[in-house]
Amino acid sequence: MATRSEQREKTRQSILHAALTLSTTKGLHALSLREVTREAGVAPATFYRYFRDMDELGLTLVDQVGMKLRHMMRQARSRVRMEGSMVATSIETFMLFLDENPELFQLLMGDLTGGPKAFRAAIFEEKQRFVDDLATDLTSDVQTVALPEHYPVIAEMMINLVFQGGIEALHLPKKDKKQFEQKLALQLNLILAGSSVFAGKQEA
Amino acid sequence: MATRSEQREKTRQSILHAALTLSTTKGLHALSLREVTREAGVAPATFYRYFRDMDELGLTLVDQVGMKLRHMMRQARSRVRMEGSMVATSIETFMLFLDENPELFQLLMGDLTGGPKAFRAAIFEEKQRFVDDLATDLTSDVQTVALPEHYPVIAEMMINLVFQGGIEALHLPKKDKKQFEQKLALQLNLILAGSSVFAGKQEA
DNA sequence: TGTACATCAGTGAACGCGCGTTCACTGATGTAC
DNA sequence: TGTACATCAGTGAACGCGCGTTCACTGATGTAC
Repeated sequence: MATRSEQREKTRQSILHAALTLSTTKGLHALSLREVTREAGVAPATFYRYFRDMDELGLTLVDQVGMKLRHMMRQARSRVRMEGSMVATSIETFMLFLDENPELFQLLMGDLTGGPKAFRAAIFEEKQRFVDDLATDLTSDVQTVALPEHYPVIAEMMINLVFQGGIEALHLPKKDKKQFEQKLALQLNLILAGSSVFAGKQEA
Repeated sequence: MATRSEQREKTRQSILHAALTLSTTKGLHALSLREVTREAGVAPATFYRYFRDMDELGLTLVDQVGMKLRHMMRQARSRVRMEGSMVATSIETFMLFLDENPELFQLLMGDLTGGPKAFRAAIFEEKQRFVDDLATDLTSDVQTVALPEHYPVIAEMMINLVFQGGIEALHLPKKDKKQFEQKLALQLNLILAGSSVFAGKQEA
C-alpha cells in the first residue's frame, strides 16, 4: 500500500478544497494562510510542505478550475454538431455549470479585475483559452457566417459578455435566471446577426 | 475667514486622495486604514473624525469617481449631435479618460468582481447608470436603428464590453492602444449592425 | 480692542489580535538486511 | 518474519509585525462680552 503518498495527496487536496470553499465568500486574494489551514484541519506549518505561499496555491486553483470549465464547454460544443444551435447549447451548458459550481466560477472571476497582478494575468490567460476555443468552433460552425478575421473578435465579445453576465447571475434569485438566460441569448444572436451583415450576406 | 472648516475639508480631501492613489496598485479593498493615513500624513486616529470605517471611505470614492466619469461621457455624447458617429466619439472620449485618469477607472472596476459585497453592489449600480444613460442616448440617435425593447440590452452589451476592455487596456503598452481602440469600435459596430437586422432594416 | 471661555481638529500611546514564518520535534510509514 | 535504521508528513510553540480601535490630551481657532 502506498499509504504515505496517499495520505500526502489527501492532505494536499484538503488544503486546496478548503481554499476553494473559503474563496467563495471572500475572494481568493483575501484568504489568509491560517484561515485555510484551519478550515483544512491541519497546522499552519503544514501548509509549507505543499505550497511556497498563498500565491502558489491561488495559481494552482485558477489552473484547476479553468481546466474543468473548459472541459465542460468543449464537450457541450461537440454535442452541438448533432443537436441545436451553438448559442443555445453553449449558454445552457454554461448556466448548468454556474448552477452546479458557483464557487468555481466565482474563484475564476473574483480576481480578474482587482486581484494581485499575478492572479489577474493567470485568469486573463485562462479567459483567452476560452476565446481561442470558441473562435475555432465558430469558424467550423456552418450556421455562423462572418468574415474570417472577425471570428476572434466575435469570440472575445461572446466570452466577455457571458463571463461578465455570469458574475451578475451568481447573485440572482433562481426565478430571474431564465430571463437572464434569454437576455444573454439575445446578446449573442445580435452579434451573430451583425457579423453576417459584415460578411455581406445581408447587404452589398 | 472660515479657516477651521477650510482646514477640515483639506484634511478630508487628503485622506480621499491618499486612498485613491494607493488603490491603483492594490485595489480598494486591500487598503489598510493605517496605510491611508500614513500616505495622507495624518495620525491613524484622525481617520475617525471623517469616516466610520474603510467601507464608508470606499463607497464615497466609488460615488465620486462614477460621477466624474459619467459627467465626461455625457458631455462627449452631447457633442455627437454636431460631429461624427456615436461609437467613434464615445470610444474616443472613453480612451481619453482612461489615459488621463487610469487610477479612477481602476478604482471603479477593481472591486466589481471580487470585492466585498457592499462595494460590488455600489459599483454595479454605478455601471447601471452608465447603461441607462447610453440607452437613452441611443434611442434618440438617428443613426441607430433597433427594436425599442432592444435598446437597453444593446446599451448593456456596449458598456460591458467597453468596461471590460478598459481594464485590459490599462495594462497595455501605448503602441497597442490604437489597435485596441479599433477592435472596440468593430465590436460596437457589429452590435449596431445586428440590432438593425433585428429591426427589419436589412431583412424580412 | 482685550479677555475669558468653548469648541474641536488632530494626536500619541496603548491595547489585544490574527497574521506569516521558523524550527526543533514526534511518531508513523517505509526500507534494508 | 523480525530488527535496526531512514524518511518525512505533520506539529506546537514562539517570534516579530502591522493592523483597527480607544482614549485622554493639546493647542489653535472661534465666540461672547
